[in-house]
Amino acid sequence: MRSKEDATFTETARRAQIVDVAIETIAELGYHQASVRKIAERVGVAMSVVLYHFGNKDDLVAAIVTELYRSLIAIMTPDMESETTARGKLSAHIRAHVQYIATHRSHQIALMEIGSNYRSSTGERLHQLRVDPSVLADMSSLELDSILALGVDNGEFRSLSPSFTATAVRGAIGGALMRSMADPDFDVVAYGEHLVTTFEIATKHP
Amino acid sequence: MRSKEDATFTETARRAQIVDVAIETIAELGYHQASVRKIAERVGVAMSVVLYHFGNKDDLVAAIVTELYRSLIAIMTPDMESETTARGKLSAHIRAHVQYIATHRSHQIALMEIGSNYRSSTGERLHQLRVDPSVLADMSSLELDSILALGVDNGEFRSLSPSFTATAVRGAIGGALMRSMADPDFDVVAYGEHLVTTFEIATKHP
Amino acid sequence: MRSKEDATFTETARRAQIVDVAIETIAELGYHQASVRKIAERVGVAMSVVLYHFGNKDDLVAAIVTELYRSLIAIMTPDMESETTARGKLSAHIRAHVQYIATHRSHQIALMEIGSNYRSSTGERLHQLRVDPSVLADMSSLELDSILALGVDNGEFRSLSPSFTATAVRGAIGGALMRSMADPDFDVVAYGEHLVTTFEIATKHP
Amino acid sequence: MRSKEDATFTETARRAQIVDVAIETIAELGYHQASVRKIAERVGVAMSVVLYHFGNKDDLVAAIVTELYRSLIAIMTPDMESETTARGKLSAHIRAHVQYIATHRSHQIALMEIGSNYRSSTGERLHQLRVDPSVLADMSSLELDSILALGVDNGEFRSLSPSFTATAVRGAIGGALMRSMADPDFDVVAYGEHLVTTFEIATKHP
DNA sequence: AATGAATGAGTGTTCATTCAT
DNA sequence: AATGAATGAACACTCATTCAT
Repeated sequence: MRSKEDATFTETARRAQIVDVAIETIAELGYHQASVRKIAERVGVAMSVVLYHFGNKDDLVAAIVTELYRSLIAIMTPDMESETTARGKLSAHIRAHVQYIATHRSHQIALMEIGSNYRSSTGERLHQLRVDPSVLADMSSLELDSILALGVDNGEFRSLSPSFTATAVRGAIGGALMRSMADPDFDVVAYGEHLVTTFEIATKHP
Repeated sequence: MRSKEDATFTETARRAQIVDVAIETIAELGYHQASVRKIAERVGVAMSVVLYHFGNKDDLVAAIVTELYRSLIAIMTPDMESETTARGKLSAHIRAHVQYIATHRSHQIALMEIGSNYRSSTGERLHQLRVDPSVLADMSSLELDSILALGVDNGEFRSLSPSFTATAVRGAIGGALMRSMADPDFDVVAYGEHLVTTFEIATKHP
Repeated sequence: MRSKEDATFTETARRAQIVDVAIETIAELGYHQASVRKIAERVGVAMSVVLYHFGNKDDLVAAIVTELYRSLIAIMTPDMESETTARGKLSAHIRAHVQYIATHRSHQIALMEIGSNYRSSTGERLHQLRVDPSVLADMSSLELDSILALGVDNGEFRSLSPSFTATAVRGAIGGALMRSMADPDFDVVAYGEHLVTTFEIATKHP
Repeated sequence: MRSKEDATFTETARRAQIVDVAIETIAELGYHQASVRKIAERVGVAMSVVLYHFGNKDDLVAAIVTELYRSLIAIMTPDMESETTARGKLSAHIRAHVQYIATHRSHQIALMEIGSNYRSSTGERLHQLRVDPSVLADMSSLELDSILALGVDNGEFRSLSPSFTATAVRGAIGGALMRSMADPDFDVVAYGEHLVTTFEIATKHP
């Protein structure tokens, strides 16, 4: 029994280690330059070890994305849940996500790299990736659409399209990453505050 | 004389054809799946023909980006120049770019793919690409930073950071592309109008 | 333990096999015709196997040159070291090298081919090749310059330029290879004896 | 008539120009790096022009070798013919060839490059190259074998193998080129005088 | 649990040659 | 006499995957 538990523990630790290194590698080199071999080299094991633990590259990527979502949820959920109003949740969302970009740069870059580059061996994209469903469920609690819809319904916000506004907010947050990649001195957190102000004004009743 | 012009014409036409097909291919398959060989196949010529006309892949990509910029400028510049106020230019910029996304989807996707994936053989990114300098100069006239700075200076806008706001606008516009890629029914133009309204409000004096 | 040694053994044996075949191939076809693919075909494996074991062609060539030097040293060093006088060492050098040409024709031809044709991917020549330094050190013990300088100093030889004479001896030895390549019936060993006589006379006091 | 002669003149001049440039290119870049395209670029014409004038690469190389031989003959023949004794001719041969190396470095290097690298499309080497037969005949007058045989016969030289000695002399001369390529400061002419002395002594009666 | 060995498909690139003009 | 366009073969190299151990 012990040996089995040990094995599982070892297995889990190895997988976690590989996933972490893979995230760093993807963030640093880009998705396509981060080959299984290079990831394995950075871990310090043979390439076949990585494939032994994950079966194939698609499943490794799925594990990476799961971890990426998990860490994003861990950062954002507490901040958002502590707010009760739609306006408060919107501001918290922006601040928390920007905070994540500031503190988890590699994670955010890796997520973007996979999001824009991943195609499975059969051509499918990130969306079709077999990510842990429970993590996926938690991700939906971060969604802006329902928060914005709520704010419109209860009169906190002016009449606006929740779907369009959510897209705008997400895009503007994404801009922080793009900008900070091109310009390392870009102050992501200050930008976040600017965004909060911008959307506070933009959602106000006229 | 005629034969020389003919030769030049043939050359120009082939290059244009290859660039067009390459843009479609990159948009459809993604930057890394769009190999020189696959592009050549779609054109209906041997791979070496593509390299005969462009020398190497880096130069092909440079030609593609030049064309991408050129088409973006052709769409956006007239609309923006017809406006005289900063506010008018900002709205025109958003509307024109969104229009471009709606009508030149492949172009916009290809530009995004290259922007996030291109690394030259020596490791450089899109920024270092040898794009036609005159095109690059025209591109700068589309820049938002100076428009926003002007609007703040002349009192059209409230006091705000031009740099941050420009990043937010660009990001929000980029959101249109992301969203429409995931959801083909997404109404890009309506989203553009929503964005115009959003930033009109957000830039108003309190 | 055994399995690990086996693995190392397999690896070592494959590398040695590939190097041997590569030497034969270069000697037969010439450096530029001896592509990685052709070498692999002669070994009976896929081209990627060769690159798996050596990383890239430059490193394969380095391994080949190391082996070439190693075999040259193995043949020449004992004969030269058993001689005590400068004159004896000079004659031994000529005889040993000519012997090497006679018995290791492919090796000598391959060495010449690489020497005159190799340019690394960054343009460097044989000299810059990363050959095992210990082998390189042993090679220097075969140098003629110091032997000739010694003979002049201790009065064994007439007054002559050691550097010029070394160049002449090396060139004359090289002639054996050239000649035997054009004329397979050329008696290399007899030529060696002729050379020994020639330089014995030429170095004598008047 | 005039136009035809003009044409022939133009043709001849073009061929000569291409051959000259090809020699420089081969000397500088090495045989395999000196592609038809690169040679044409240096001439300032299209690649197809080179092939138009020579048919294919093999015939271009034949023309180059012919020119190389021709220039070697032009330098060496007068000096050798002005000598009447075998000893005089031997010394003149060495001096003249070394002089050629000193003054026609590119030519000598190109000759060596082609000699050691050329293989026709059917695998043949320099020897099988279709060089102008009259030039080939003139080349034979530079041959050392007959000079040495004569010197032995008429008692000028000690009893020695003309064939072996010729190989040794040729090899020693070739050493000058090798050495001067590795070490640009090498004094080729002084080395030639050293060689003359060496072989004067070596061929003397005991 | 881990690994070394091997592989085939795919990448961009260079090259000599052909051909219509 | 000269050329631009096109081509197929060959090149070194990277990659994810399989498999026996």
